[in-house]
Formats: sequence, structure tokens, C-alpha cells
Amino acid sequence: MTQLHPKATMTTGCSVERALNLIDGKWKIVILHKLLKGTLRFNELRRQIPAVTQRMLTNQLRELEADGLIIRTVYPEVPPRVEYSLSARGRSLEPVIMALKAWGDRNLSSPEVEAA
Amino acid sequence: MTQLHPKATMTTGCSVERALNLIDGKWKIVILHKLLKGTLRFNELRRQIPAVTQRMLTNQLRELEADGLIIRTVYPEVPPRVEYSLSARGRSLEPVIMALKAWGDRNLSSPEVEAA
DNA sequence: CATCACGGTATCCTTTTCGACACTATGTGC
DNA sequence: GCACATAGTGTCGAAAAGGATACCGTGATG
Repeated sequence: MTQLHPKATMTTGCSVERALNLIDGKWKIVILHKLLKGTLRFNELRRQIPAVTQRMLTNQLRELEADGLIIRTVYPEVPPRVEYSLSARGRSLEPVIMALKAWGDRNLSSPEVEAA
Repeated sequence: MTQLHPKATMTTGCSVERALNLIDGKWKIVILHKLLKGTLRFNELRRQIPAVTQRMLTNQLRELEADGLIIRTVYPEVPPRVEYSLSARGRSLEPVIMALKAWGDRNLSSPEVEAA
């Protein structure tokens, strides 16, 4: 409540511009996409997105959490268990993510086709 | 033909990741969004997106052109006239852009609501 | 006792991004 | 003659993003 949106404080530009501010960063959409299929633990995400480094993953997850798009649940166990899941707001991005994925599938899935 | 995708050469990750590679950059989606409404000249774009600098706008437009998302038409007149319009590929991003805009409108248009 | 897994931090460093500013050529208007 | 508009380019430098690596505490495992 006290300060929900570190990145969403801008008021300039159209809603497109402001929305982009929430999902910039190389990995955010990818993370959200993975979480669409269900809750994942930190290292499960790491394994699903091999190209992301630990620091980056932490970083992006913290920003997503700060923006209210995901929920971070810490289980005070040993070894520690931390689960990430989409918030309602995060889940509401599903149409965007799926539209992007559909576009990627249509336009990028077979590069040799467009080279032909 | 010879080398269409400077940014699309990556093959790693899912289609979502690869699609993101084409539309990263702060302004690309915004530019595409403006162009959805019709052809625009360079300075018209600048005026519609006041926050972008001239160098950045040029830069992003060149990348969009190189990725085959927009078409740049130069009219050899004086003063020079250059028009930018969406290619078919660029226009195919419309669902993504509109989904993002819809989301932004729903989630970001009135920040005070979510603070309540 | 050493190692591993978990979920991170902290630090350093390189790369990329991006803004500010100056500059270009040409024709028109003042 | 000077400024303005068009559509940029070039250079500089600051800032941010992002990668590599090392480290943390704990409990189980070997």
C-alpha cells in the first residue's frame, strides 16, 4: 500500500507507454509466461529460463513483486522454500502474453521459412 | 532479403523470448502503436511522442525497419519528406499492442483507484 | 568433516542504453 | 544575411542494465 509502484509512478504518455514501463526488463514477460502455467519455486524458474542469471532472476522477480504482478511466498523451512505465483493483476496480463506468444509462433517459429 | 533480422537471429528460448527481442527498446511498441492509426512523418512521430529524443527515434525506427516491421519511404523533395508506415508484419502485431493498451487502460488509467 | 541444495546477496566489471548537444543540406520566409 | 523547418548524423559521456563470481546460513547426505 505505502508505495506500490516503483516503476509505475510515471504519468506521461499513453497507457501503452505506462504499461510498457511495468514489463520492461528482458525477463519479466518470460517469467510471467512461465508462471501462467502455475506456481514455481526460484530454482524451478531458473531451470526453465536457463539464460537468466541468478542475480537477474532475483532482480526481475523483486520488481514484479513490487509492481504487484506476482506474489512471493516464503515458507520458513530448511532448506528455504520460496514460491512465486501470479497475482490477479499479473494474471490479467495473460491476453497480452498469449497474444505475444501467438505472434512469435506465427512469425518467428521457423526462420528458414521467411528466408525462403 | 539478404539480412533481414539483426535482432531476430537468436534461436534460444521460447517464441515469447524471441518475440520480445524484436520489440524491446523503450519506444518501439509506442511507435508501432502510433503508426497503427496511419502513416506518419518523422517529425509527426516526434510530436506525438514528446519524451523521445531525435536520436532515439531515428534509432528505433531504423531497427524497426531492419526487422521488417515498418516501411520507410523517402520522398526526394526539399525539404525532405520521409514517411513511416506499418508493414504487413508490423500490422500483425496489432493484437499484441491493443491487448497491451487495453491492459494499461484497465490497470493504470486511474492510479488512485488502486491506492484505495 | 566435506559437499550439496536452497534462495538468495554483494561486489566488480563490461556492455548497452540513452540524453545532450552540435552539425549537415536545402529551400523558404523575414 | 539570418533563422527556421525537414530529417536526420556524429560524438561525448553519464547512467543503467546485465554478466561473472564469490559468499552466506542451514540441514541433510555421504
